[in-house]
Amino acid sequence: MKKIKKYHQIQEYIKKRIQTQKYPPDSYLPSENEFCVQFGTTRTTVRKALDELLKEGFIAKEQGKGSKVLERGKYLGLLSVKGFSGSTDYKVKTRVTVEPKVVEWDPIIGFPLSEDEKSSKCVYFQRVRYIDDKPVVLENNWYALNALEPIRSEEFVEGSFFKTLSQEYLIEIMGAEQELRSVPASGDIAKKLGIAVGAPILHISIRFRTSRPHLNLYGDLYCNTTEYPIRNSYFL
Amino acid sequence: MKKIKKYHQIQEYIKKRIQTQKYPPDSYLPSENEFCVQFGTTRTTVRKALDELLKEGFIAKEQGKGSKVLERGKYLGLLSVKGFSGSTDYKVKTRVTVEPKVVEWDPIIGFPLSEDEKSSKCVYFQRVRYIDDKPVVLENNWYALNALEPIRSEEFVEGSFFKTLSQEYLIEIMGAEQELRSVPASGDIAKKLGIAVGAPILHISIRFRTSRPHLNLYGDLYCNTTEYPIRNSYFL
DNA sequence: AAGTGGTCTAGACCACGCG
DNA sequence: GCGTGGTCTAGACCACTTT
Repeated sequence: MKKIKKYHQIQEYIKKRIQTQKYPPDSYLPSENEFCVQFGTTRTTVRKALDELLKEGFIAKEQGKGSKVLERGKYLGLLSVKGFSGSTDYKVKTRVTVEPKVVEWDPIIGFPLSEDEKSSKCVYFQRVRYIDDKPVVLENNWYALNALEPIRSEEFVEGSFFKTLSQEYLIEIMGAEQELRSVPASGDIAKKLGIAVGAPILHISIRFRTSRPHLNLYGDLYCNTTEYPIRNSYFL
Repeated sequence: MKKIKKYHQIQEYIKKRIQTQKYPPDSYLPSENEFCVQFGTTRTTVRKALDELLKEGFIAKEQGKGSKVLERGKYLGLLSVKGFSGSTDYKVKTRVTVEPKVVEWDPIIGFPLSEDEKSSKCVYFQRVRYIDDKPVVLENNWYALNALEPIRSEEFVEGSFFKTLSQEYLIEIMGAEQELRSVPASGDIAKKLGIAVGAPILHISIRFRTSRPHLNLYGDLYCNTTEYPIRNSYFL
């Protein structure tokens, strides 16, 4: 028998409505007092729920105005290519170069797999990111088939895999671990990124942790950083 | 006339005692009820103060036991060389190769300087990080002379510049922005890191924001990632 | 002036860790 | 069993934004 925490119920209720766009980005949530009436509780408890959503990056609070729904992911402190998701100075495009398909795990993945994952096949897909019509990042992705079905790229919400996870599956990215290396471009990579063989490129291995138990997303990225460096900021 | 928030006073009081090691790392803080008596307030307020310190990474809470003082910096999600600050699998050493000295700003710094900073000279020093007696990272650092006096490297607390800032000056790192590039090693860098000229190395430009107004720390790092990749994790 | 979120009080009971 | 932190109630007053 598990104790249900009231603030957690409220938190999950609001989170679900944000994920399914019932509270769309940039709109304001109902006021704290309205939630108090709705859930038959006090402001302390409602505020605790909102504080959690604040920490998770779903909302921002504005004194005297209300709690505003954020587009999540923007404020995650993820590594991002300079200019990506920034102002429209750059034309950014993503092309799926290998459709999601079921394959065996690739030993190139830079993290040890769990027993759960090893016992399953995996879904693989590949994308290339363009800035100003030049290929800048080659990105391989994998996840365990027994944790999430294959999703066809035409079904990606606004072309984004992460947005699809959030809005269609209510799965959120909880964190990630990365390893960064500076390496010479192999012939294959060089061709796909349109650079010289042996040119220095940034290799990134990522493991994303998600809110769904046992579901990790693995990434293997190759970035041409000569014109567009990788950016990262983090604040307390 | 500014309103003084009680929880903020308590927060700063405890923070100062942690920074000056009156509450040393790994020890437990006085209980919430003891703080209530000490400051003549209620648990709600004391808990708010502790929650802030939790978010800033100064303490960890353990239900049923107490609030434990953490060694700050360890849990900041900063980029770190694999093995650095981890278990003692690796022998890690830092050598100051250029003593802190007052110089003009170097145009190599990857961020625009504020007017305040430009109007001042700056303090520069250089360090090399070794793992297993092999040089792995070459690190240049700058900060504005009008924001902080030069600190001689013999005075570094436990050889660490950041620990010195925290314990001697009560200055904390609040966040950072980075730009990462994969570049070929120049002759100078190659020699200092003991690698071939033109070998791919990871170049990182950093701006650290601190709790002291107008004080930023700038970094320009060159990392040989062939044996020891750079690691980074972040969690919500 | 009305409504919002921010701070604070003075309690209560619960869940966890340890002796 | 006792002390710790975790959750929750039912209020109050303040600071900020908008009408």
